[in-house]
Amino acid sequence: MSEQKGQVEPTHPAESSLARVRPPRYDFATFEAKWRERWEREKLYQVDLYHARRPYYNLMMFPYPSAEGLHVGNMYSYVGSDIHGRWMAMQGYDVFEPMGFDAFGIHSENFAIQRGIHPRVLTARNVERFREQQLKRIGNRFDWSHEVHTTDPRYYRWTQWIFLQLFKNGLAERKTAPVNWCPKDKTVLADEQVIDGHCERCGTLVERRWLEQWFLKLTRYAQKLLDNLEWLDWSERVKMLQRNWIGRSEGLEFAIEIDGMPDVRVQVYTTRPDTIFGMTFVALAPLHPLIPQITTKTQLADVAAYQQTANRLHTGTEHTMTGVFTGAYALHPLTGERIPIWIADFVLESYGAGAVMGVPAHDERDMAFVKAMGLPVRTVIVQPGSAHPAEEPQEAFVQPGVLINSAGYSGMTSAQAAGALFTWFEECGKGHRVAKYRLRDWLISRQRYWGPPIPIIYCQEHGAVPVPEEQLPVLLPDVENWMPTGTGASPLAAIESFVHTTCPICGHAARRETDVSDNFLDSAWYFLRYFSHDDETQPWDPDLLRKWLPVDMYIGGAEHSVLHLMYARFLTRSLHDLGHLEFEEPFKRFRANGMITKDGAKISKSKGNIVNPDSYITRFGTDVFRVYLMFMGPYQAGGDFSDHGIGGVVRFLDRVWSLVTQHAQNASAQAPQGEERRVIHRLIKRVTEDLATLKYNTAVAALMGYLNSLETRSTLTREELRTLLMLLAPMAPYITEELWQKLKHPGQNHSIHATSWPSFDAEAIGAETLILPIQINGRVRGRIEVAHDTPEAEIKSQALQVPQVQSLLATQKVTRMIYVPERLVNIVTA
RNA sequence: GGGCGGUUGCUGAAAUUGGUAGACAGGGCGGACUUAGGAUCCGUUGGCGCAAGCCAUGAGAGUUCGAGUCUCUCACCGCCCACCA
Repeated sequence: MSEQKGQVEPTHPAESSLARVRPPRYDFATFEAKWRERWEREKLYQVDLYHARRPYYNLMMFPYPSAEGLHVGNMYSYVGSDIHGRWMAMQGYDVFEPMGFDAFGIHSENFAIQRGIHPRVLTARNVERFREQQLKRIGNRFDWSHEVHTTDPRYYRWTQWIFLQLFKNGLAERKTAPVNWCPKDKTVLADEQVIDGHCERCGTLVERRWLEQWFLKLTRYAQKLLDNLEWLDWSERVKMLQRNWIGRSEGLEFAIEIDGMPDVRVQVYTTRPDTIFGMTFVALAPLHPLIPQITTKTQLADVAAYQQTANRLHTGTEHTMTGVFTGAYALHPLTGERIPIWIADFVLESYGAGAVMGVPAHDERDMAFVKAMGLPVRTVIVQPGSAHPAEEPQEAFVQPGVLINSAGYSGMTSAQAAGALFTWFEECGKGHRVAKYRLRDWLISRQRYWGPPIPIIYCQEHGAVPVPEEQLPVLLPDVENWMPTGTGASPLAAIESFVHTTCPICGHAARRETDVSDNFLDSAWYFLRYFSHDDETQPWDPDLLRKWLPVDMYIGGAEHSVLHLMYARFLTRSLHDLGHLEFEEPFKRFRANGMITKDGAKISKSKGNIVNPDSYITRFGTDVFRVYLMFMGPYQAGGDFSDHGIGGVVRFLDRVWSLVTQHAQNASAQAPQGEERRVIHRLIKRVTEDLATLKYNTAVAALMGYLNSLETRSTLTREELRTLLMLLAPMAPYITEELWQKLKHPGQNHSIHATSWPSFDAEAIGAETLILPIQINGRVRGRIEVAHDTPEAEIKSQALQVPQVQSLLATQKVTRMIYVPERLVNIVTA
């Protein structure tokens, strides 16, 4: 179809560029395969873990080998991390860059159910594809000799071992608690796996059930996890997410007496003690343990009925206020006034004390509740300066202010009153200042098949008994009946030979725990295992950990900011406190790469927008795709994937190829001089700084600009060509190696990846002349070029000689002249 | 509702951290080469204007000799959390 010239093409062509852009002219397929094989054969990426002199642990998040395959988002993350690793290696570090697979869990199991194939079979298939067809082709310097599999009994034996260490030290406990239950997956979920009241995996509306489950005591570490964020070198936004997730707040917890029940106290928590005189009701969570005790006879039926209906999970969008009166009255701790005690489903049993003082005048939820229930409102805080409250306030005034109607505290500011009340409560022993955390304990029980069995035995006499360590692993039975039973119990519960065992203490018949542990437990310690992946005698080698840990650089997606990263920190810290690890924190530095979206949406199978890197790699080569991904935009920002500009990178590497091959023979052996020398050092500085800060996009841009300048010249020096290749090597490992070999001296026999990163000469850069803009009243009128060390007076007089300035000054008078050193000259006129 | 981040040409984006806004690419337009290559090369490309020039970094104000960058107000967008007392 011949188009009229001048016709505008749509700016967003719907079809992929795959078919429209030509592949590189150089024979990437041959040499990429050649180097891949040679490097594997020569074990280029294997480090001597014991004898490495400058160990550098470059970690990336091992994948969950799904059926959909590795997508561009994964590759983006891995390539950016690998560039960092390659760069550190060129700086002389012994970089360890291992890889493994995280394949237990509901996601794999659900897919297996859908296909009717055993998850073990499917997992093996997916892992094979991930490793051989995908991960080995993205150009990363992976050391495959330390591959880790969480589903391998040699691995999960130690996952179970870790659980036992926590159990023996009181950090794992079985307790009855309201839990999130997914009716479709037929298992409980951690709070973190419930999104907007729905199951993270299958989207089903989650129910609330009261069950006995295994928890790891994450809350015991809330403050420690918070404190260490102070000094960790992590992306600031990830630290912020963790802080919010831990959710520390400080407030007053106090006991309220009940009228006519001298033995009963209700604990209440508030962050606003200054509003205490505005309390007009007390509200308990629907499942609060004191409800049976305090409910009066007349209210029993209503309360029981209410507890039935309120036994649901709130879903963010529902804000209807419901509640029921218990019949009991609390006594106000300061005034002795009788205050009705209600049950309300807006109160969460899992936060604070599970009970709140209701101050409708100064809390939006309390206000909504009294409006629904017809309870009174009492204003006790007003804006400073305003004498009287509105007669019948319709909205809560939630800001701090000045107290009124508050006995001896009236007239104080909120802050003063809070301080005074803290003191009062502490002195009379009725309450105290406490910090509360939003963080909850980590629920790890899963009533599923595809995970490590929790290594516990239940004995009639001895209760929950840990499986002796020498009997680990508790093998996941390889059976045909692995599908969910539909009863809510784990499929393991139906396997008689698994369930029936004997008590390790008394030898009597006993039952095994039939739940498996959460997938996040597997991935919370994998980085400790790479060094001893096949060691059957210990989880890790302390000598190697001393040498290599904590992780020097961890790069991965920000979506793991609160789950994986929090659990890994918790596990590391608790194992440290138990004497198993020498360091408190697992990851010295963490950087979150940006998320890659497709057409504005998160890449996921359910959205059907998975972009697979394989076809791009096949068509354009690994180097082109790596450079293209990094050139798209700032690495830590991510972006929307489109293959729009990939032709630009193809042309770039093609031109690198032809430039180097053309000049390989005749390039001068002399060092570049003058401006050429300055340019090359400026480039080295620029690229070095960009790599250090993960600004890969501008590093590529700088190299493109340099190539443009080299192409305009007829003779080049070897140093210029070599520098170009070295600076490009971390991003495009294959083409730079191939060209390096064409360029090298006879007898020089090492890989470009074993050369040392070029350093820049600050003096060479500093010697440049300055181009100073000349402004008049803020507007640039011209420029002058002066030597670096020209005195200020000389610069000023030169500035006045600029023709544009002269013509303007013909009509105006100079009142002031400002020279900003090395920046500009500014002239201000009357 | 809360927290964090963002908004720059047709598109992805740069901007030495307060100093010539749009580097480097993609796309467009004009041309050359030859001819038919999924090319390549040259020129041009923020807007308005023949020009000198003027106007432009979501909108509006402020600080400053000078603001994309700092301050305030507002409007959108994204992510995370969300009845957390």
